[in-house]
Amino acid sequence: MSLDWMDVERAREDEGQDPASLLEGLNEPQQRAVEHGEGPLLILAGAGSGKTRVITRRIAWLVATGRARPDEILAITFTNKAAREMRSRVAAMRAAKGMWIATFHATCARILRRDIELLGPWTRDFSIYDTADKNQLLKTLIKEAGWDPKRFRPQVISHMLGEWKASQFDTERQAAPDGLEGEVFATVRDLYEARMRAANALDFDDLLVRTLELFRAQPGVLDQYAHRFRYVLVDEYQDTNHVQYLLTRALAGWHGNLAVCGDPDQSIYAWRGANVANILDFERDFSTPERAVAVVKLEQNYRSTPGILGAAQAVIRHNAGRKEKDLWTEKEDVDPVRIVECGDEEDEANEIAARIHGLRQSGVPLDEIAIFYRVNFMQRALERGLRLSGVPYQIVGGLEFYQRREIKDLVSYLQVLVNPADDVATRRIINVPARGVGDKSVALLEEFARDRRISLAAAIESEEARARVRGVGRKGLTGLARLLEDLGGLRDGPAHVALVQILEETDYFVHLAKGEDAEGSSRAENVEELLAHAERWDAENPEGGVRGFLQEVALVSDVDGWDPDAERVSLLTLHSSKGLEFGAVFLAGCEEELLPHVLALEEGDGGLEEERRLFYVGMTRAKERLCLSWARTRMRFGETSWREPSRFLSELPDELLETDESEAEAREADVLGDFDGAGAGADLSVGDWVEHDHFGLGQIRSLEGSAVNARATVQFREAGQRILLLQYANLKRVGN
DNA sequence: ATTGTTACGGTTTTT
DNA sequence: CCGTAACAAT
Repeated sequence: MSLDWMDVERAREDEGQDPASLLEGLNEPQQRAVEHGEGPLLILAGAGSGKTRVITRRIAWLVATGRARPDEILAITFTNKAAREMRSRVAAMRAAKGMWIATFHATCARILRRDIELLGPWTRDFSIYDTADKNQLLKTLIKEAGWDPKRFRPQVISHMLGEWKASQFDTERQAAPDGLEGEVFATVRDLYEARMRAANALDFDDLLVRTLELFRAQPGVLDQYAHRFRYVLVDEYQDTNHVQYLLTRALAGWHGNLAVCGDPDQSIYAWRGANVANILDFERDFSTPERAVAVVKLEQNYRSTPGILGAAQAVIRHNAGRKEKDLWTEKEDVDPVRIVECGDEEDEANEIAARIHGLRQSGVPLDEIAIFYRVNFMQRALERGLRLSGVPYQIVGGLEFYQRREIKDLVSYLQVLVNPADDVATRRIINVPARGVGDKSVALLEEFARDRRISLAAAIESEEARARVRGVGRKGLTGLARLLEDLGGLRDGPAHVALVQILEETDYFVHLAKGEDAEGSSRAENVEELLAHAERWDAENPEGGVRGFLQEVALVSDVDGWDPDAERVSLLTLHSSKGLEFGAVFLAGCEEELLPHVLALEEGDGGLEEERRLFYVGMTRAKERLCLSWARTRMRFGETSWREPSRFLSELPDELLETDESEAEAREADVLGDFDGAGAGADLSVGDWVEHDHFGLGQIRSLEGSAVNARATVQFREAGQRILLLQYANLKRVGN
């Protein structure tokens, strides 16, 4: 992130109480967006067009002109990262007090914490289940219903559940499958719903859907919010789904001052239900007879060089049925867009590392460099390459902190304190650290709990239930019951106090030390980190307490582990690159079936176009330099396969490109030298058809090396492409 | 009940 | 290849 620019921005925004100053340095359409008064507003913001700047300035402007108090503004972002960023920018303008700036999920959680009790069995202390919790629960329910979780997979059912929930608010949507699958689904779904109610828990989908239900069942609650939020802003509107659309419409329904912001070309979440039509139809949808939607197009790009921008535009133009945008920039080219062909993933990683060294030499700071990839498994090879060449790096997103076992265990303790009905959390901690309570004991307790219709935690606290358990288990359970009782008083206090107590009373570090392997110490470090988080949370949110901390933990998966200013290269997926920018971007794995991804291709043109948008998003993150790489072979699941360059590469205009061979490749080629036709296979040439004893018939694609190193790349009809050493291959020419 | 072993299956992206 | 989950052994 460019420091110089940010500092200037901050300084200017600091004196931002004067409305006129908030328009300084903005172009004409940007000013129009900031100064828009009442009524619906659509901001079509091309990549790098200063969108975040416009939104934050607009918020400050609304406050500075007295159109709204900060607490009358609701700003919804797509990710927590974006919410954090926006909050800090708005705070820098001293306009943030009482403002709601959050994701849809966090906004809904906040609303439900207040009023969910009007909706039914839940209490304000409800737990939020993440995807893993949900799948785990579904799995046990599938088993309970007498089916095999391998045949009816939890993830599939989970996906169907989401569809089904959304369908209740969308008449056009198919509710559920039929046949045996439908039957299984219906049964498991009912069990799941009942269990979630009993456990006082909500999953991610529930947060949104139950809020809508609440609004529907209690119009008075909706009115409170709709009246309160004089101005509503939604960022990344192209990525909203139908339920989010309904929430937006409801919340902005009273004042009608809804501003949405987005770019149809950057819609990359259709696969999880996002609906681009929301933004495409916004103008028609939100215009009323009295007031038309104001539309502002931001087309000046402040980020990228013309070469990068032009290349990105050329690619996105291959998508059918989009509205052409005239993105333009005043910047000057620094370096052509580069395409690098590599031998394999290792070669690719080394190549990128080498180029990063070069960039560093020419004065590009590491925090201005990023490597993007389509799928997480590519992270490993890249990391190794960077480590070997001594390039410091940090991973953005990725392996989630709160998914780690030791963290989930401790969080579960907190969860049980706050919400004793949460059986999933209780099960997690019942024998952690080991206290002699095995599956059999748990089953006994669960049966007891089911008979009395009480929670598992309540069963643990019942002496009668514990008496049914024999042996060490009983003692362990008594200890646990006492522990929970001791901890009970901490549920209303600060989070870190409760955590410290849990750690002490369970001898948690001793427990970690027992499983001492290579992970042992890093586990302890993670726990320390959790503790530090809790302490910071308590300091920043004196009223937050354990409950607030749990909510934060449930919805913030990525922790702000990422420091945009650290002297490190950033590694991230294309999806998490959205909204960021870097001086130099490496986009690895530009290969068919990877980008575009094979699963997306199976979905047809829609899938392909979304992949193209993803590629476009990645390209447009780059300010000055962009390097697209692909490898001829890549290892996956322990198997090496041959790759083809991505079709997107061929959609780039030649005149903007520079095609490089990877250095490692070049070195290898030097060693091998040209094919000299001496020795075995002297009579072969490229294009010949040959026969191999084992692989059968194939055609020669290339020849290189000499004497014993002479080798051929052959495309076999059955066996695919192979590299063969001619000295051993015994190829027979059969024609050309 | 805990530990160690093997089999298995999965890897698009995130709240 | 990797980590997790079901399984067997003590």
